[in-house]
Amino acid sequence: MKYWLVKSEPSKYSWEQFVKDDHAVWDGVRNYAARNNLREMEIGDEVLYYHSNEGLEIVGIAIVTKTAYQDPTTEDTNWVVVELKPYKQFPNPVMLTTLKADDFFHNMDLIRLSRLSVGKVTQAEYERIVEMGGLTA
DNA sequence: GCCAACGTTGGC
DNA sequence: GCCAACGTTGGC
Repeated sequence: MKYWLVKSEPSKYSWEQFVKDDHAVWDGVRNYAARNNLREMEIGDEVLYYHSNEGLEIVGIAIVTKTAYQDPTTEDTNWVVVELKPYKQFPNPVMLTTLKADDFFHNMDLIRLSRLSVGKVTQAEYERIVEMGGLTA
């Protein structure tokens, strides 16, 4: 089992909309590092869902339901999508400022590579964030 | 709205 | 293959 984090701007695709849809094709990734992470995802992996630009907090957890395949929104075979499904919502969303203030997270992709839209999360980071969010891992 | 960080493009 | 120019992302 691996752990990940995806970013979405709430004005484009919010967690609330994701929950309403109960499923999402994660398309539009056009960055090689992010793409490589998508390719490594396996069914059942847990994915933190982060609101960028507005909110700036991790709001919930998604589950990978389908591994990488060609992005249907482009002909370019460099790009792939995965499919995600909402899993749990955090009672207490974990704010970026909180993570930044804590040395424990200094090496996290989200902090170190602020522009990366699909990042890795270590198991230790994941468990700590889930706990901070008010859920038990 | 600004700007820093980073990725990509294209000239040489 | 280097590097300057440019575009985009995303925090502030």
